[in-house]
Amino acid sequence: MSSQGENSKFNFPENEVKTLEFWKENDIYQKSLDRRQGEQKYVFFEGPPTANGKPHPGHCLTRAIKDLFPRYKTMKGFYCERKAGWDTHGLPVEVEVCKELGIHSKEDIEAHGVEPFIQKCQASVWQYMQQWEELTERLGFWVKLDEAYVTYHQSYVESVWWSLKSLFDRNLLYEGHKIIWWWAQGGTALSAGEVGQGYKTVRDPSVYVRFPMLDEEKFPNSSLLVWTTTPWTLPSNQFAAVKDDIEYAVVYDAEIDHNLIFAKDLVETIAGKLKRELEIKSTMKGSELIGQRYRPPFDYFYKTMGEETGKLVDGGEQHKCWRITQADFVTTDSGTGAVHEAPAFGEVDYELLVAELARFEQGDGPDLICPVLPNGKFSEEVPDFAGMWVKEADKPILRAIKESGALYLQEQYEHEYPFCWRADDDPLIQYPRRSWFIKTTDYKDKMLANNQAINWMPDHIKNGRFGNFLESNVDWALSRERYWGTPLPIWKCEATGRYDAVGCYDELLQKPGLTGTEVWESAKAANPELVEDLKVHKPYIDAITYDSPFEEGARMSRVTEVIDCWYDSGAMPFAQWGYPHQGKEEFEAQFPADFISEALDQTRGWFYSQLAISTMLFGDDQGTEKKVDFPHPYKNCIVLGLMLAEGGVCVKCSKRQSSDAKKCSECEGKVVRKTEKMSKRLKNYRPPNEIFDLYGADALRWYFFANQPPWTSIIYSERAIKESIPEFLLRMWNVYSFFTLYAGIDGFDPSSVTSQGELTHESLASGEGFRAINQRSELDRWIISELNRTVAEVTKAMDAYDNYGAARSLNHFVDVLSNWYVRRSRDRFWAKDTKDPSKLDAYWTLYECLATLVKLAAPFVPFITETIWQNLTQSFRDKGAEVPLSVHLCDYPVASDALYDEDLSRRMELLRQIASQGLSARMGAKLKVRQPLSGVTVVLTSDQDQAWLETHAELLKTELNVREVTFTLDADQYVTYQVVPNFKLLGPRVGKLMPKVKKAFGDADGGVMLAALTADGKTSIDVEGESIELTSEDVEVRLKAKEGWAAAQGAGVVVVLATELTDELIRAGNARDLVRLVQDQRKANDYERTDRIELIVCTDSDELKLAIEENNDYISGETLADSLIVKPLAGAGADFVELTIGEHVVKLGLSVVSS
RNA sequence: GGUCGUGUAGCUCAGUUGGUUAGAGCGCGUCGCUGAUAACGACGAGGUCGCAAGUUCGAAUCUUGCUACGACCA
Repeated sequence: MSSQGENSKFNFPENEVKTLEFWKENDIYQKSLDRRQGEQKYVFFEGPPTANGKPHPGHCLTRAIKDLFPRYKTMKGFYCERKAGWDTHGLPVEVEVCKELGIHSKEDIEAHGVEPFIQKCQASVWQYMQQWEELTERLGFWVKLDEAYVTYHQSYVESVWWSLKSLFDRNLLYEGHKIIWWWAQGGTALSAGEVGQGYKTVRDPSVYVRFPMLDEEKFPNSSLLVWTTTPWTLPSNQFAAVKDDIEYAVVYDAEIDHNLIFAKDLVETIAGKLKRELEIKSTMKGSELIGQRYRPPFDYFYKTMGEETGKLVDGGEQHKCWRITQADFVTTDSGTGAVHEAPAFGEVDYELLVAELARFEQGDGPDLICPVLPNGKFSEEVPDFAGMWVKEADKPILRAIKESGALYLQEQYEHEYPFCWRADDDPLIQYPRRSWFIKTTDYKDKMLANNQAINWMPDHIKNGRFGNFLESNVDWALSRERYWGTPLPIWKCEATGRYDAVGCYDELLQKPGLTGTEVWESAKAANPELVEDLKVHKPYIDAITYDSPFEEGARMSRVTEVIDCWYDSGAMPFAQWGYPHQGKEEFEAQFPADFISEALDQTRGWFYSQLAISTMLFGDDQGTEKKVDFPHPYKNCIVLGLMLAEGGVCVKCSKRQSSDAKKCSECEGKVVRKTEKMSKRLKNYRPPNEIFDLYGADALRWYFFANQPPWTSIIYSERAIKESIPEFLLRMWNVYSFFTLYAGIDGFDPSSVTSQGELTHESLASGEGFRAINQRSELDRWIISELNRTVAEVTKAMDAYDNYGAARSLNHFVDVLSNWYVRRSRDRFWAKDTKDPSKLDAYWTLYECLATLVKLAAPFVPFITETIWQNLTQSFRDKGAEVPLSVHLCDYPVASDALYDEDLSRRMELLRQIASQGLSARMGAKLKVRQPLSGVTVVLTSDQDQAWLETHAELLKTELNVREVTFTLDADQYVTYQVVPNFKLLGPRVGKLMPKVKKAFGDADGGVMLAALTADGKTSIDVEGESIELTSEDVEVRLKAKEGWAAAQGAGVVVVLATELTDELIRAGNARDLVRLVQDQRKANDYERTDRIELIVCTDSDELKLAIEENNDYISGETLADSLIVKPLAGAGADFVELTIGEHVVKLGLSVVSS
């Protein structure tokens, strides 16, 4: 152990880099796994990040949390593998590559060539990999990077294929339509993100159209009045929607001699627009309209299909189209309360069609009417407008319905409408595309049941955001008309249109009449560098065709789509092992996960995709071999809050400013702090690697763990990260450094312990000078008790995934260790006799505290705890003794009930409170602590702890610098007693009388009540003639210091100071002042702490001379002066320093006599 | 517009089944300590617990409405 002690200036980041090297050289992570081999598994799933962007601070948070619990569980004895993973497919990768190539559209990609494009995508994925790996390592996230699963790898893709084939074979994978935002001119769909970029304010027609009712008997001379802002969709009308509980009116319009049906609430509005009276003839609920037929404004489809009916699932028949249907989304906010439905051109409309289809028997429901081609022009099905771009057809369509009399009212309407972000004159339209779906709705109830079994943190996610999302489940639109993704493993027969699903590459190769593998083979031959995994990707996989099992002579070829990359990540629990083609054992041992964690944005992403896939594949009713009880695939899930950046904004000009600016850079206005989203563009955060260099990974980790529960939104505050150092890390380090300083001086060596093990309380007992805990001082017993309490608290919190609570316990322990135990034990460490039992007690106690503390804190701050552990155990290793090589190879401490003393904890707390109040009283009386006082009187309300406190008077004397401490219960001269009711107990008893009881207490004499309680154990109080009996339980006694005393009061205690100063006390104060001045000089002269000195004090003050004489031993002892010589001022040497003590002038001369 | 969440000290956050003096850390101010010393201690200022109504003897806590902010969805 270093005899110099540790320099208080400690460079955390530098030390962390050394620790990383130590871990690497000694393979500590692997060793931590090896020692748990065969133990109970704790399963962790890594949610794969996308590596084709730079990591940002939010990723540090997820990675820190993902590290904390596996480290903890490993120390607790579990075997916890941590396999890294990377999400590599998807549109963002394609976009990145397109940017590089300077191209945009799918046509551009086709022109560039799908093959080179895919190859570029594969390479692009790894672009930022090095940065990711560096961050992962530097943060101390222990995860197997070299065994990472990668979603584009062949084995991964084949696992995904296996799962899709399972779904296909169970009729859970089907082809349908999906309404998407379509750029007709470009012939491509836009993602939600792209659509969001292109909104513009436009004026569109807003039209009210009459749909004549067919039931002339019930609705004579009547029309349903519907509203639409897209006249071009009118030829495609299939339904009209109303809401069952809205009230509708039949109004008579005299001008056209016709009845109109629409929402009653809107009659006035529409009459206002028409500028004429409308007479309400009758009203009815929407439910009465449902099922009624009408004639649509155009008859292109109606004339052939108008009378078609289909069989209903519930029995009976119904007309397929042109009926009034129920829809919850109908409102009376605008329009007419009756909505035109063209399912091909609106997502909501399409859902309505799907709901209608479900009412009919399979294949007997309404077909989708879509007379618009992908280029956005009308087809020949509507001859009047064929070839016309739909948006340009609005006007002729309006003319047509005006002529037919269907148009009732027309206005202009201003709203936001999406345009293509690449061609901002091109409006987007909603348009149906064929797409593959997973029938997740069949599993809605199972997913909900599965969800109930998951432990969500925070718990409101379960039935809140996530539960609601599951409740409103719609089938998963799986396919993407893109290039870089897992190819949909479905081959289609060219003759019959029937499908076949393939579960792996080998299975494909077995197909009869297979051709097309040569495309991959020749590509590989031309470029041997080509990654083997690409052969299961486009375009190579698309080249493979085989003989159709459905028709002689026909060929099977793959559908062109790839799949949603969320499916990839959701398949990770089995696909990471290549299951079931390989890795069966691993999968079965590692499913489900005990713990996963990601940020809130994954609710509809990874949290859902995993749950959905797993529920469909591994539930109790599935064809797959592996069946698992709920919950799966994860049991505990911490949903992290989003991380926000800290910025500033000028209150005057509202311009953004940097977070540390005080004044606006432009208008000099005041800058206030404001949290905002992290943004690469605004550069409003410091990159993680700079944080590591400045403050270290421990500081960042501690900030994340200890400043807030992980699910609140977390502000990435550099100031707060920086403050982790003095608040926790440095304080812990200072205690350690104090220990080494004196252990070095005294030659204390813990390696005398013979049963080394993990340096627990039991194993330390064999150490030289180690005494049983009951032989040690109260203070030692107390801190060991606090230590064990902390162990219990931290363990309990961590088992409940409460890192915040655990961190607070740790912080509190470091605080009491530093600010009470070490502070109050200092004189024992300074004792001269190195074999003094009390001194050795102090060493063993502090050593045990430190060794246990670093183990407790190791999962949180793995670097600094490792360093301290290394230093604490160095002497063992020097001897070749067996102690764990790393703190991370230790077992987590286990709390000992025997060592926890609840009474002692409470009493020490009381003692600290008394000390604190004493200091407060000194402050009030302006009596500095260096000035000794003759005594304090401590007034207590009960004798419960008095005897104990009396035995600790010494401690208070030192802390408060007083000669005497007396405790008393009876102190009428100092205090008044106030007795207040215990509301919690009395409330339920007296009920409504409570306010009067409270008043009666206020009027009563507290002293008298207290006297009665002390004498008889009970008293009573009269309220409204009723006598209420009270025991001491029912009241709370408060003390109030009387005026005129230097006193401070707390809840149950008052501390009163004796303030009169005798000359002797003043002289003692002077002596203490002198000691301080000498110590300052020792330090100024750079003396070693153990240097002994000769001290010459020159003064002409008789008072001071007397003070020195009286306190000679004290002064010499404190300043390590072998000789103390007093001289007159005139006798001072030239190098003497002139100072004052009170009004006395002194000159000090110091010189070292021995070291 | 819908769903979910959050509004407590200048800042970041605690606040257990409702109990009458609402806490902590940081920051700020004052004072102190001085052989852990760029550490540390004490004290102080600072709160109508977002607003309003209700339930109750009693509400930061329970209920309802409103409001602001955030996220997701539309």
